Amino acid sequence: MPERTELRLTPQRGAVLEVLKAADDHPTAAEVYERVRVAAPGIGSATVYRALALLVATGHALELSLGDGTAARYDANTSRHDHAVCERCGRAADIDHPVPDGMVAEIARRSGFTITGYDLQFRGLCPDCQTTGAGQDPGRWA
Amino acid sequence: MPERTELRLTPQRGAVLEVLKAADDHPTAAEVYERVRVAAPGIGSATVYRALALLVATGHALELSLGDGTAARYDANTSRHDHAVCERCGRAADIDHPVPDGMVAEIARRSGFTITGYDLQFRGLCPDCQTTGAGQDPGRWA
DNA sequence: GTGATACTGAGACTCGTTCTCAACGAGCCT
DNA sequence: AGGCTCGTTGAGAACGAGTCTCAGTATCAC
Repeated sequence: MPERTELRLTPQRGAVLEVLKAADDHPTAAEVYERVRVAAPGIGSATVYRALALLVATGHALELSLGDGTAARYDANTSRHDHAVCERCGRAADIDHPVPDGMVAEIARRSGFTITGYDLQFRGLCPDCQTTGAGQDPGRWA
Repeated sequence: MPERTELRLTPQRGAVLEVLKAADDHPTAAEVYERVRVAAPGIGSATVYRALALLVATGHALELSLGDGTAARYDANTSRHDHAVCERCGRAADIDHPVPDGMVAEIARRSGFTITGYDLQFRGLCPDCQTTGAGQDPGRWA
């Protein structure tokens, strides 16, 4: 009873996985595409998107939506972890500090939801960006 | 950079704010646009996007990125709260259960980030979808 | 009224992503 | 070898969400 039809580990898919494993940042699909073209010139962006979707579906990668409307980012670290995202440069740092089980259970009880997972993302300034200060006032209603 | 000038509360912006206040769900910009057109026919989508961005910037609304690649959603409940998102119907329920300050401080210390906020989103099945088991309605929800 | 400027709607545009489609190729039969 | 099936590919069109541009309008201070 094959769960799905057979999948091939093609050179293109292998290259995408290699790029993701080698990345210590959290590249976007476009960045993965750029890097993969070194190892697999001629690869199409559609193939990269397909490979990334496949890696996510098979549990070999995590897809991060950093929630600021920018492109999705990918992470070869598939263990449970969260992220801190810099509001200035967009860099995402890994955070390994899970939400207490008790809190999840309490929220499930109060909301009536069956909780299957969560995404926790911190916003702020990364150490690099803290040194260069700036800010902006959105104004107020007349 | 030029100094910020005064903002006007125009009928269009008022209509957008009213729609948001009246919504008990978490409408997308497109849904807000649809509803606003009842009160303000002829309003353009660009105006709705601009008004929503302004409401978010001035603290009159919250923008939610549900992290699944779908459109951003808006919430007139501006007090600190999180969301539980149903994986089947897409509905988002409000969760009022803040992350402990100590945990935020610990993560700031470990990551080196200056944490200005966070987004916590639970995934799971809402009470309705738990009972109706085999739902596959990707469509709208009231 | 006049001038400055904030705001508007329409639509073109960008961006990230998915879809379509014809061609390719690995594996399996004869 | 030849033929077949079907997963995979690259190119580019298409899509949805959101932003930008621009000319016209509204509102304010004087």
